Amino acid sequence: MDEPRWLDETEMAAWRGFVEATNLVARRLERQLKDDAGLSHTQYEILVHLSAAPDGSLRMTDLADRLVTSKSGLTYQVTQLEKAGLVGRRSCASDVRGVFAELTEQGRQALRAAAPGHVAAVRETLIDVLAPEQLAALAASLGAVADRLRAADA
Amino acid sequence: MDEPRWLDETEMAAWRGFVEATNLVARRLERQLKDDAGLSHTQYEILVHLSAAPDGSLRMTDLADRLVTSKSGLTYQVTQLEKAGLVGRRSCASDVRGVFAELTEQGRQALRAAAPGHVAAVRETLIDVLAPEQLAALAASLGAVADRLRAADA
DNA sequence: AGCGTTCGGTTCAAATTTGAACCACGGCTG
DNA sequence: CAGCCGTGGTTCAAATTTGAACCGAACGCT
Repeated sequence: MDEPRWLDETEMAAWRGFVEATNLVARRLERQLKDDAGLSHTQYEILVHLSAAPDGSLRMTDLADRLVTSKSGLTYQVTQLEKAGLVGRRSCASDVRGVFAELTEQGRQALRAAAPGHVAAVRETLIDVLAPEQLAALAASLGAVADRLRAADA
Repeated sequence: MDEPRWLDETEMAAWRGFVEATNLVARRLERQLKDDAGLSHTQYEILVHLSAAPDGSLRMTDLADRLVTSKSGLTYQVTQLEKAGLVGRRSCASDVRGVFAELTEQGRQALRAAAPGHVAAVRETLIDVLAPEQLAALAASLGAVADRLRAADA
């Protein structure tokens, strides 16, 4: 039970900044998407990931991993999107248990419609606030953080 | 309806890194705090902010702003913490409507008990992953992002 | 083939979060 | 001082999120 290594000033600033920026940005984007496109950020991300997949579909578990969300949470959101007609469920041929979530044409359109406003908001809140070098450094740092946590889970 | 300025590779890397790191770190810390101290990150943050205040108490609205959460969300969590005996409510002398949330001695102890493990987890997931210069840059960048969003709200 | 395990998803109940509605009160104007 | 508008907090219903329990199916081994 020895004294832990507390955070020095810079470390604390980095951590507080991370927490604060995280919350503020999340809140801002959540609102923007909801207002302009009627989608939650989670839902938007689901569409983005599916759209990025070669055939517009991904296995539920795979998708849940990429989104960093719980399996049950994904089940819920996919069901919501399914009701809205933006994604569909397709069962897997090689594994009866497997389920693919796939983007519908309507889902693709919804994403196309929502993207410009979302990108603009992302620029406004994060990207355009920073100088190119800062941005590159941020990408490298956060990428490393993410990779490390991904690796730790495995 | 002209073509929006999409994100180039670095910008996209920064954004994806932000989203991914954000979720992974949040998830990791949430679990750590819950497992080791029985507190949610939100609750922990409430204790931290109160502890940082000169007299260990803050007005509800003020606290909600700092935490970047909704007023109703704060009401809920303060009620939970009150049931647990970690914070108390005190009414404001100069403004009958006002309510102060204040740290109890028990709350102070809970925070002291939880802090070491939390700091260790923060180091492990974020701080110690980066070099000092990276950390300084991160603090500056995220600080700027947060400040900008704070200013935008006002 | 038989069997114990792990996997992929869904279901379920419980905890949290959010925004809108609401209730007083504080403060400013006329 | 009455009339109004903005504040500070809480309440309420609805949406989301999470982990644990569960079910059937796939695997690995004997």
